[in-house]
Amino acid sequence: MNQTGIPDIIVGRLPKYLRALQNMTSGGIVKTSSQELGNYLGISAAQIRKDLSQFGEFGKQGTGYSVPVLIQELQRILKVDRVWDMALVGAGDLGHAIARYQGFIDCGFVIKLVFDADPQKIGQPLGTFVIQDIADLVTAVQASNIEVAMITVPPQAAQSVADLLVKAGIKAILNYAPVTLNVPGDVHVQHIDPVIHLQHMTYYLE
Amino acid sequence: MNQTGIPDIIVGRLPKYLRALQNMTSGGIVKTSSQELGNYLGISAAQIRKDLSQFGEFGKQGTGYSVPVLIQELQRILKVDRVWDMALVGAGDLGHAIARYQGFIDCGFVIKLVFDADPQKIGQPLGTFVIQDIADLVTAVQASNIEVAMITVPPQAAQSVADLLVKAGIKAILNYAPVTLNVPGDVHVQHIDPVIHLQHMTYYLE
DNA sequence: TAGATTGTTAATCGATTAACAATC
DNA sequence: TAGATTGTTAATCGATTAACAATC
Repeated sequence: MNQTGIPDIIVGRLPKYLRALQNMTSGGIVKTSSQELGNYLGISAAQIRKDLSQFGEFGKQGTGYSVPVLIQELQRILKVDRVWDMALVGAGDLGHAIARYQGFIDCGFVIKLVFDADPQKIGQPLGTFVIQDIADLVTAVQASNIEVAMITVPPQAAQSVADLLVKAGIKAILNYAPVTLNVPGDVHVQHIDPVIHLQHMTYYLE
Repeated sequence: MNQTGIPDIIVGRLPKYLRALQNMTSGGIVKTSSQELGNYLGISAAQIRKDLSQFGEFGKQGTGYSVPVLIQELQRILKVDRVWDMALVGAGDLGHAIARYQGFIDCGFVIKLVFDADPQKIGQPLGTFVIQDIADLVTAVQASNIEVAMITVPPQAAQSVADLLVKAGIKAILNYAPVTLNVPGDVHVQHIDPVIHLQHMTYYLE
């Protein structure tokens, strides 16, 4: 799963560095330091330097890092110096919101296919897409060479959708359904569940 | 921030245990073991036992854990044996999807107020809510004694919304905007950003 | 130059795992 | 009882931090 030997916990921080640097760019900042970046992210400067040093030497003693250079390097490392096509499965409220979200493209992602099982929805437009029958998922995804998918179906349907996606050759799944997915070892899964985050915080309240 | 001395990384796993147990209940399972639960979540049995042992002795040697008992204990520990009122700020596509989401209430949360800054949206219905003017946020949130909020506004507006929420006495923020929020130390922030998860996975692809 | 900041090493800190006595 | 599984301890493993020589 981890071909390069870089700890996954470090890989997981790189997208956060990238986002912070892109936010800095929007603010017109072109130079930064591990100190400044760490301050912004609530992470120690030493950790940022150590993380980056796993991949190369991107800074200069005395002056720090060039923001555009570091952005470029991180995009290359994370393989988002290209655009990844994605399939979206589940055209409910959340699926609609995600299909219309404008924030993917500048980060290396674009939705290409949208599926649902509901006959009422199949054939309907969703933004610039036409909702396709989930029965055609395997064929359509295979034909498009898509490797990344998002699941926004009800929890009971999520595992069977995951099975279809795996069959279609998908290698990365972002799962919005509140269930643990069972997939082969070569398929990556990440999970988004607002309730998990809310319950994490309520522990500390009162 | 961590009053009880329990490591935050352990607290963060408890909601996952709770969700897994609730999924088991839906499947009619009433007994489980650290082995089975760990298997389901991809976590070691030893870690689950160690985590739980921080809070008490909830199992029985030889037989494992009662699912409903463990659910109850976790709900108590996470303080979701009650219902937390929430404010939602941002009535765009994502805000709409979240406002309509049915998965909060059984997990200890209910949206009570929805705000937006757009005059076109203020006064409009959103599900069972009426979208309120963000100018009234501080007064309305204070009057309702709400401590938990979700931010689903565009990135440029997120920090100023966070400032308003802090002013209104909010102590926990779930932030969907792709920016780092600056808040006082007694305010908890959790962040949801699909791009971060996608970029984490693309590192391993190809 | 003097000041600042990197990349890296060694030391510290904390989290995970293995193992097992206790006991249901 | 015999088998299974807990709660917990000690050992291992890995991640973070502190410190500093190198150098821009």
